[in-house]
Amino acid sequence: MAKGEETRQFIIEKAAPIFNTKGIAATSMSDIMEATKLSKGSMYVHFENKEVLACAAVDHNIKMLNSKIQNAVSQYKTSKEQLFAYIDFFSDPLQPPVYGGCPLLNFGTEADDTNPIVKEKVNAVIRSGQHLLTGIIEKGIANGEFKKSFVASDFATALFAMLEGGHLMSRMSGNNDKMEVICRILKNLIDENCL
Amino acid sequence: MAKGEETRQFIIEKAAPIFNTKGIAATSMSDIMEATKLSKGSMYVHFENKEVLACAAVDHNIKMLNSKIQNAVSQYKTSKEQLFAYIDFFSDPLQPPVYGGCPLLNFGTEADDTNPIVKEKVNAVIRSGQHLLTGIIEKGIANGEFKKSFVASDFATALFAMLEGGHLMSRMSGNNDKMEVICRILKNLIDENCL
DNA sequence: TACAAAAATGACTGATCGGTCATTTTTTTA
DNA sequence: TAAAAAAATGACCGATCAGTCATTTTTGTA
Repeated sequence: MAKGEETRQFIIEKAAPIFNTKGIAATSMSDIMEATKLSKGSMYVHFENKEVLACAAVDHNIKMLNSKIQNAVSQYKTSKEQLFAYIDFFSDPLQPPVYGGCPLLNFGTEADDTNPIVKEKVNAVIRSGQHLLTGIIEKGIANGEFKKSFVASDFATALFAMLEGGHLMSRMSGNNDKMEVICRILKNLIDENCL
Repeated sequence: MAKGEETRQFIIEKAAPIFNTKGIAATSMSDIMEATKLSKGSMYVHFENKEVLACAAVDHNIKMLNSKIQNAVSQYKTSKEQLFAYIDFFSDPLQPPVYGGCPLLNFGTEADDTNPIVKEKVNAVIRSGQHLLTGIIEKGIANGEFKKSFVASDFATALFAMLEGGHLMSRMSGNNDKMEVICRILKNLIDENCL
């Protein structure tokens, strides 16, 4: 990797958790300068402006999340195990897989009325997540793991929504009680659809 | 109402939707001055600083949400009808009861790592919402509307989480498809617990 | 190793931020 | 209605914002 690209990646990695915790609007270039110990001029060698850097940081946070999910799920073979792994992956919002909490929730709510580009990034990831979950369930139905009455897309929607909502609840309360309830309910629903 | 209090309320009402859409950090006092057509000095007659105004705006958004929920739910007698009314109340995230979308989601995610005061406000509202829902369900069990196996607090948690998660999904996609799925699932779950 | 290209620096700019305050205007009250 | 109190004004302040650029340093290459 050329020096330039190396520095660019370094900046993104340092910037990503800051944007995910403080939000895009509340994060200043000075924050990134301090975290990277780089000068202001150097930042603008690698990024046209703050918006471009913020987008790169959003992408990085999402990429981190996606690759960790993929890794967690792919360790299992059966559809039920994979769904459980997906649930367990999100089960501790106070020690989230990505620093600062779920980037879909963080960037999604901030971008909602203000940043259509970031909003569409979040939307695309939600769609791909739904596709992943639906695929796992449909595979399980074909395998004979799940009942044919298990509606894949419906459950994928419910599962994702509950995990995101539970994430918010537990982050606000500062404990995992609500998230544990939700994970248990989701696993029960899956068990009920097992043959 | 004295002139001072009148103006204070006027500012809050104009500021509330701006804070709820743009976020606290991204909203400037100039934004509020423009919306109210008041001078900067006048703002600071009624609010010590931006943080105090932001908190008042958060409170106002939450109060609006709460009173509208109470109104929607209280129009019905049976527990099932009340739960359905609660669900229907949140069923259209693109035309939300409070301008800018759910203030719990908006302010909660922004405040998470940065503003413990606002975070606790959101947490308190979530708790009171859980209390309301749990009460409705327990009343329904006592009435003989619901099965005794209906776990009130668990369902209250699942319902709230799904609605918040569905809210995010529909706001991101720009259509209500996911929210409709979630409302249907929740109503089915309630029906399954009816006697 | 010499030279060209890329990267890094930090002082600088103009705009905007939150916040202050002397002054004027409006409202309240005696 | 006149005096006192409260509210409203807008110019002003220092700090910080995103972004620029001439200069220096480092890197890659011939």
